[in-house]
Amino acid sequence: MCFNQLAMHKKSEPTIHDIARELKISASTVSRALQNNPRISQKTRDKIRELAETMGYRPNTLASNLRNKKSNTIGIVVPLINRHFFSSVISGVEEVAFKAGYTVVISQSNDLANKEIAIVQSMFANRVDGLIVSIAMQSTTFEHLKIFKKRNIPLVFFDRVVPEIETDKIVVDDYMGGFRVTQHLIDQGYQRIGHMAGPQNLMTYADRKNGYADALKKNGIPYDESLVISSTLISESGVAAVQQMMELPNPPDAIFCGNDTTALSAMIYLRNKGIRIPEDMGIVGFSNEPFSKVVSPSISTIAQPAFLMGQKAAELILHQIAHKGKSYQTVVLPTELIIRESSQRKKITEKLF
Amino acid sequence: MCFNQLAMHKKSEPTIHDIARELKISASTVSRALQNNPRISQKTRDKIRELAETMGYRPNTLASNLRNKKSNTIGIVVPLINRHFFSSVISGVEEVAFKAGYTVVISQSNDLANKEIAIVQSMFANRVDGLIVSIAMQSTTFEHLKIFKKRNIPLVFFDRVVPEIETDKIVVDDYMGGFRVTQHLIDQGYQRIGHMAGPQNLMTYADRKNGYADALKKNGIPYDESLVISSTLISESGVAAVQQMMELPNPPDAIFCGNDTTALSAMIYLRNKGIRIPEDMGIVGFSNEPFSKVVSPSISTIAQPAFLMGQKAAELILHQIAHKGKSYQTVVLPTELIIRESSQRKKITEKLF
DNA sequence: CTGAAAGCGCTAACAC
DNA sequence: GTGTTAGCGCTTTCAG
Repeated sequence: MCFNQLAMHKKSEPTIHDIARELKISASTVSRALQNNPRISQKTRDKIRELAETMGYRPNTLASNLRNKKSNTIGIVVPLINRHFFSSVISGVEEVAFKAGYTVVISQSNDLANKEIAIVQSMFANRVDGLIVSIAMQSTTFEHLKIFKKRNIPLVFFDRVVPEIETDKIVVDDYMGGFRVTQHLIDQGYQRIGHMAGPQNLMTYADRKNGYADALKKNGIPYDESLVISSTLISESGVAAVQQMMELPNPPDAIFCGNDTTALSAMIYLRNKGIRIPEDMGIVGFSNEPFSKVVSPSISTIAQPAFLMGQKAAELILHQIAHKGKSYQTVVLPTELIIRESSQRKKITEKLF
Repeated sequence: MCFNQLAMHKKSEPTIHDIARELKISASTVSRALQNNPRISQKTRDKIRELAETMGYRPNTLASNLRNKKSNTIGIVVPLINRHFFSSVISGVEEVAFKAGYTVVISQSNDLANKEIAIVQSMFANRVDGLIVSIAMQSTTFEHLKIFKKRNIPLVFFDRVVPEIETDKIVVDDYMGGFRVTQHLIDQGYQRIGHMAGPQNLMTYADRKNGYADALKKNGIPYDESLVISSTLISESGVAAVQQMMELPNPPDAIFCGNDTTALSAMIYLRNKGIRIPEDMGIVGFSNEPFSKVVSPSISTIAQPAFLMGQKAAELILHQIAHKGKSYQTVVLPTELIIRESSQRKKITEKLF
């Protein structure tokens, strides 16, 4: 029993009190010294730091956070960690946050509304100093996020935002992306352009479609309902959509796909059917997934600055934390049209090595 | 001033004391009720829950954690979040951890020793209940990790492990991976097989090379130093290595590349030189990156069960947390050889759609 | 320049 | 079944 206690005692972390006792000074002095408070003489500061070092002292952030009512933590909620776009954003957030002394906690919603709610509540209970969110495809109600606003806790949306919540948002210019893809296809001489759209409850996908529609209009091409198919944009939906389009009495000669995944699956399907790309059919994707550059034919696409987006999101949240302001901005990051083989009937420009 | 204070007060979070005061009971009763402690009568429990709800009460995990000396947080340190293998592992960890009521905090070392040290210390200060780590390429000293062992804080290594630290480890069978790749190339009739190796201070890469060497030996093929080039395995090193190999008086007719990235860059380089794959040169990668399946020719590779690895790592750390045991295991997950076009001189089997 | 004391919000012996 | 009390480890007035 006594043995055990001795052992326990030996193992438990040293605190500022332990080092205070050792030095026969008060805990507050130790606390101040460790924070390099100039009110403590250099001599005592050195003495304290040295002993802290040899005792293997580590400040207990938990206690400090409780006292300061600040967790030094920022939460990030994404649909899927394991997706290049999102992991890049996370990477960007982490970089900026770490430099500012913040810890990043992550969770994934798996695009499920219920999990998103659970996560967000857990983040709230954990007293994150700010939350960065890209909402789940499935989410239609946002009470769980509104409480952050109510409690005045910094909140930033990226990519998939909630229009009805007034806060900082950071998106890419999906509309212009869609517009430029379509214009590009028209410029390349394609006449009948289909679109695989994403879920239209999400702004990003709706904007891409609007860009597409407006580009058609601007060029005097009628918008044809039968050429626009909405789905969740997984591989299989790409195949299904292209199948459906090809069965039309008047099939398309180009398709603007809502993402690179469907662009690829459509392309493979078409290739197996003996349809040549880009000669018989132009294909453009969206997102610039790593694979789109290296497949054959390489896929034209829209690049989104994911890492930058993460950095910006982190900066915005840090700003909100620092200023608790009432004025919010929506940052629109530019997209870049990357023209590759899949939509270019003329000569290829990009060279890999 | 007074106004401000009033406002502050209004905004500050309700605590169990607020609930207690309102109900004219004690804080401990509230605490117990909220934990569904059966010692509290159902009636009071209901009353308390109800008021908590209407007051918008959220438990302050920080305070609870401090009191319980437990953060309910597990840390994960990876070289780069933004890499398919690692983000898949994280995804697996997150899934298991979340179900068990744990929060996951992540950081990336960018393969830099110094950042890794800083991160790990910060995780320690944040009192993570356990740490899951894949060490940075650059790391050569491990004192920052040993302190977790010293303080008896659960620690699990995955993929890139530290042999000298005794704890749970979870790796893929890199040796067998290397062996089977090489055997496969030999079976396909390749005679002179080169190897782009990774940094040999990392077990994973050393094992891959050993598997390669042993497969050669088993087949009576002499090991040729000039055919083995070590690098950090980024795209550029792939190009450099293949260049160097092709300048040899007796160049290889197949290359086992340390990862898919170098396999791809080598392939593109060779293709530009007019060398046909797999006819003139067989190529195999490692890791089964998403792109390796969809490039042309598709790349034969070794699949590592990343998501599973993350799940296992989380399970191991939860086990350590629960049992603080002294016996550790090294879990070796099987790898799978995926034969695709780049190494198969005969007929292709895998079909995409 | 240093110390004493109070308290962040929650929990858990220990009482009754 | 419920209340009292004493902290978890740190910060920060306020005193001196």
